[in-house]
Amino acid sequence: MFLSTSHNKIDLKCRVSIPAAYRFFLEKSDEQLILFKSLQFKCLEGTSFSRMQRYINAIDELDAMSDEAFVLRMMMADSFETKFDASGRIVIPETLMNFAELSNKAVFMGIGESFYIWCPAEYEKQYKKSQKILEEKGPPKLILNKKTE
Amino acid sequence: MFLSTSHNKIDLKCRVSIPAAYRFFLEKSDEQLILFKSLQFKCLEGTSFSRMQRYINAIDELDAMSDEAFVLRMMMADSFETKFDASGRIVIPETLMNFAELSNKAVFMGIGESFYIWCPAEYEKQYKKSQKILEEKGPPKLILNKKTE
DNA sequence: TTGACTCCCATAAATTCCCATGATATCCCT
DNA sequence: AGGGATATCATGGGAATTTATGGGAGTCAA
Repeated sequence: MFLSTSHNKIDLKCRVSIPAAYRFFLEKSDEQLILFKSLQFKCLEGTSFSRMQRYINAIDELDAMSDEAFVLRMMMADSFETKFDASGRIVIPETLMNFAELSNKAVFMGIGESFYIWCPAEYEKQYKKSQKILEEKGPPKLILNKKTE
Repeated sequence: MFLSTSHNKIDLKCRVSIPAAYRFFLEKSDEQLILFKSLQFKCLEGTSFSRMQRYINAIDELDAMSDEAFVLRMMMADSFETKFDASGRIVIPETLMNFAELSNKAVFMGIGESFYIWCPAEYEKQYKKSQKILEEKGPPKLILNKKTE
């Protein structure tokens, strides 16, 4: 499970340390790491190989000629299988660096089954947005209806 | 179950003892402890890993673009899996220390499936508030045998 | 040979582990 | 029931490990 947020540095070789907790999760479940462009945000998304597989399977369930299937296939094509070096770093491919407007700092944001990589400015923006929604709408119903079984 | 209240000290390394009763509950059910920012109050919330997992699963069932899913993902990002050391202490990450305005004292407040960690001042404030409501409105009517549909 | 990429080693800072102690609570024996 | 012995809890501090990060040597392809 990917949880927690951390701010790591990207060096001149586009290397960045994957937070140790994320690494353990991947290693423990013996999974490869997949990186791809987020479909919703200007950030990268990282996930396990097997979860990516589930996306792929989902495409097959769609109408093969639909726009949705088309977009999803494009996303697949832009995804990279990466592995970390001895000290736990990956190299972010140039296309992805550009897409997420990354330069020398990366914010890792764990959201359960996957995680996001943001440039700090964009992260701040999204974080503030979530705070604002929380203020205006209150906590999600899910939280309030805690099943106490 | 997490019950009862206790006041513990936070040391310079941001370590704090988890009340023994809470530890037993977690150990007995062989659960990891998750800490996160409360969505309702200026305090931290602690709960079991499997309970957090339920929230994560719930995200996949929501509309991925919805505000609810967005806020929940932020909550994940602000969650940390922690484990206690040989003497039953955890380390509170810096972001969480700041969020709950904790410095050198923590109030643990068990509320069943989870527990809160307050800074003493905020705890006092909320406690007084609850007493006032109780005075004005009288005790709440509880429905104990709720149908779980 | 040059540039891009991959290993490998070095290090400072942060984190975790380990042992020590005082206080409190629990037990047990008379 | 008293009182001492024993266990448990909360806390402090230092040693050892891990993490994140920088830089260089080796490798491969054009």
